[in-house]
Amino acid sequence: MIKLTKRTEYGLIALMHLADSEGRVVPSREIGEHFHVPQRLLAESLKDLCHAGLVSSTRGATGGYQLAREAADITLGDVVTALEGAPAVTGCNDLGAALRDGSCDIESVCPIRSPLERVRAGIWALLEGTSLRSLADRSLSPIQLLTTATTNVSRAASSATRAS
Amino acid sequence: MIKLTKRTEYGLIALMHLADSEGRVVPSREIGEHFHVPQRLLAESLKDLCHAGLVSSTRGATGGYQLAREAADITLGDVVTALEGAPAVTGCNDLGAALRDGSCDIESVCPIRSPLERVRAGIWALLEGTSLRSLADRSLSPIQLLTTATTNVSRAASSATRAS
DNA sequence: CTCAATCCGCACTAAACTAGTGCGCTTTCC
DNA sequence: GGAAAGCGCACTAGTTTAGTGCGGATTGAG
Repeated sequence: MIKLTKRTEYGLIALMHLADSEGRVVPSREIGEHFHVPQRLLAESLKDLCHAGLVSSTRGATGGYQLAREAADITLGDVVTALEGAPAVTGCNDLGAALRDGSCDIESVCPIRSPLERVRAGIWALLEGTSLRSLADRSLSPIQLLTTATTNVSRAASSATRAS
Repeated sequence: MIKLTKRTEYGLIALMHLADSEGRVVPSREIGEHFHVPQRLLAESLKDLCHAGLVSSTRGATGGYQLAREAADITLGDVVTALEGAPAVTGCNDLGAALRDGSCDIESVCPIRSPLERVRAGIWALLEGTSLRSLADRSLSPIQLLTTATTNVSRAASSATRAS
């Protein structure tokens, strides 16, 4: 399914909010209350984002979170990777388990593995090419978003291919 | 998760095989044996593909399946829709439950709904713009695939937007 | 006309994943 | 010292997914 988990949704909501609160330390409770999102689950997401280095945390009474990088430098790909792990399109195509084989006994005859890997790379390129900033830019149409992402990625093509 | 189900994988494998067997009626068993895929599950996929009108079936002893349309006219979007139902990126964004509200109580304040809808449309455009034929074309790089899909979709932009 | 191969359709089990929560600990400001 | 915040583990319940069981309907071959 082409669907993000709640964790990721909440994480994105949080990130968008943090991006709008540049420079300020924002407690997770504020985000949860503002957007009517389950506090605890949101905290889970923020914790993971913190581990991934996308946000930094401050402990203590006046603590909270803030972006660890600029909004333009945080991509959807980063967020998804942090909250769902590196993505695959097919079960055998996560390049981890796959190439180590054993998991995919179709291997040599599989007619979709290689093609789908390209599709995966394409979707991934889209996510990698979409930053929080461009996500917030309401003026972009879906197609423009695609095009922009494509452009961004072409520029950093090797990175996108490597990412997986 | 950005991942297709086994049903979809198997369906794609079957479709690729059918595309390679143009004009011939292929029994599902042949596909299952050739690619070492669970017969019954494969049959499920083919049944769904048949319902969706992507393949046509012939019953009886020498029965089987064949493509109902040309390989160039069957897109990944068609396949995914047939086997997983119309896709969403967020839970609230499936446009069915969402706009009928009740399910998404964040609504007005939600900072990601509209942006993610655009991402969904982007991914969807990619799938809609990728046909079995172009999938089989090994010469295309991921980026070229993206670009090709973008081009295809720009041409039929309204369709892609409507699809959801 | 019988048999075997095929598609058809419903319904079921088991495993995996997801959403959400419980509970207690640590850190830091007031 | 206490309140507010983050940290971390582990658990429950619900949903989704993979895969199978079983019997029926069609149709070509012998």
